[in-house]
Amino acid sequence: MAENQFIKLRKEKLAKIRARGIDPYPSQSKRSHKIAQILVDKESWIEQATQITLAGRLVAMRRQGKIGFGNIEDDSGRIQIYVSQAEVGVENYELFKLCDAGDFVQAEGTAYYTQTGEYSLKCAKITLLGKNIRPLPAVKEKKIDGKIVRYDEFADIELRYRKRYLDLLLNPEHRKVFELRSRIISAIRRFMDNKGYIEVETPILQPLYGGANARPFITHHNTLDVDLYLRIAVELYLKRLIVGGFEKVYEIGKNFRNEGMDRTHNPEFTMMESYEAYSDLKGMMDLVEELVKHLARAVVGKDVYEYHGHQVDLSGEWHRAGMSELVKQATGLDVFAESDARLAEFCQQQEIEIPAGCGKGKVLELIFENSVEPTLIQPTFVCDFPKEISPLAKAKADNPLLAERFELFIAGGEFANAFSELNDPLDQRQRLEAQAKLRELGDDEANVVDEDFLEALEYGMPPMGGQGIGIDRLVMLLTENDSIKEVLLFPQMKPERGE
RNA sequence: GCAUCUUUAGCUCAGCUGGCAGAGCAACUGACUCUUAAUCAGUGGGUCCGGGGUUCGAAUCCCCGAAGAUGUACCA
Repeated sequence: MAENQFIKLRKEKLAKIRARGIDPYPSQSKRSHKIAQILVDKESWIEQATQITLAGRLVAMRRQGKIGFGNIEDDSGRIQIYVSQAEVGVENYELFKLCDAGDFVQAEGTAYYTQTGEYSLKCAKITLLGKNIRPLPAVKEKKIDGKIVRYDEFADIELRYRKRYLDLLLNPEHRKVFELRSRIISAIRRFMDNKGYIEVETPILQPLYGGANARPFITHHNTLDVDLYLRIAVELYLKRLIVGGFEKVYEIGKNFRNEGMDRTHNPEFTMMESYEAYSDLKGMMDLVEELVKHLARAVVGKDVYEYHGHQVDLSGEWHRAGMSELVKQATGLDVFAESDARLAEFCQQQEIEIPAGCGKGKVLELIFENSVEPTLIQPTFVCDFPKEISPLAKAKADNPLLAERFELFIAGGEFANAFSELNDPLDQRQRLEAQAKLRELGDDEANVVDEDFLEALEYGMPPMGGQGIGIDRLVMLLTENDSIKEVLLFPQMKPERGE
């Protein structure tokens, strides 16, 4: 952005400060206390006349002649400072007059109550720690009946996302969302660690991508002169680790999918996947349900959430139902028994497009997405996915058309996906080759055949359960945000057009 | 991708059927020794998202483009 009048004026102030022999960007500061520390036990700080040195950002200035008030803020809290020429001396007071809201300062003094009863730091000296040359948007607050009313809030959604640092600085409730996100993720780690899982890190740059149906981002390694893909899932690498003898592994990390963006999709997003040898689909259901309930109770402290216009209650036993039954209830169609003509007619009515080469399993899924998914408001495990669309899941023993797979739906959206993992190397090969055929037919999201993964399976992989849960959507639910951008510090934005 | 809406000062916004581009806060100058959305007096500040068109005259009407939001499609 072009230099504006404000920056010009602040640079002039910088020059004045330097002319007084003061470094506006000193390398050292010394603070004795954080602000929150001295906000408790106020009387004792005052009685003992403790020498207190605070450091923080000056967020407001009220100068009046030879005295002035300001408010400084660190990440623990905010306090008023009182600066008078009589206390700090003429020279230091001149420096204070050159300070602006937005500067970082160090304030030394003692705690006291002002004439109006405001607990404050009476300064003996002000030190500049970092001069601000671009004014912050002026957000003002007033306490009315104990509630903080904010004026001229920094509220433009686009600006909040593009300049997240200002959003965090000026809108404390948004900072809280990200603090909560951090607590949720560390609680997930503790939860998994306590269950005996080990956390691992697998490659983000992969020579082949797999573990999900999605289009990848492609990049290039110069030295090897090979194209590499940014991972779309961690599944195939975590399974290799189970082959290698680990029994319980999980990874929390970014996946990248080169697809559309909307309020529940960002091109890079955070997933937690876990695999447990000798467990199965049922074990994964219990794990996911226990984890999400635990996060709600232990981190947020409540069971009922307002999400996408619905009241979602995470307590109680979650509903478990088969996909075919749900579709039958909603539409009267028994998809696997229905004639192709009848299905085609129904799909045409519902404006569901059936891609080339797909079987009834795919059709079932399409009808499910259209007719059932939006109605699944309370947490629901949808089980018995068609095998056809589950190339990495074990088939059901009593029905070869279905797979041991579930997805968790809440408020009409997908939250988790899990299988009894396919460990038959020959079956797995056939399934991936079937995917390759779909790919040839034009499905550019079908899986690719990963020979190295298949070879690993041939060495033997124990039966196991695996699951993946979308962390961003989980954080959206638990922080009651309807847009994924509200829970990503730096959501993907189109570049602003220069010139 | 499509549809609708939005875009005006650093921030939040007003600007009617086309007629001199505005307010509050912020900034600047001055006053002020206990303020707290400090107050009082004064001053400066604009690519009205960009480009084109209609018109004597466009922030306003029309067309093209950009970004954002919402919905929809796609995306386990």
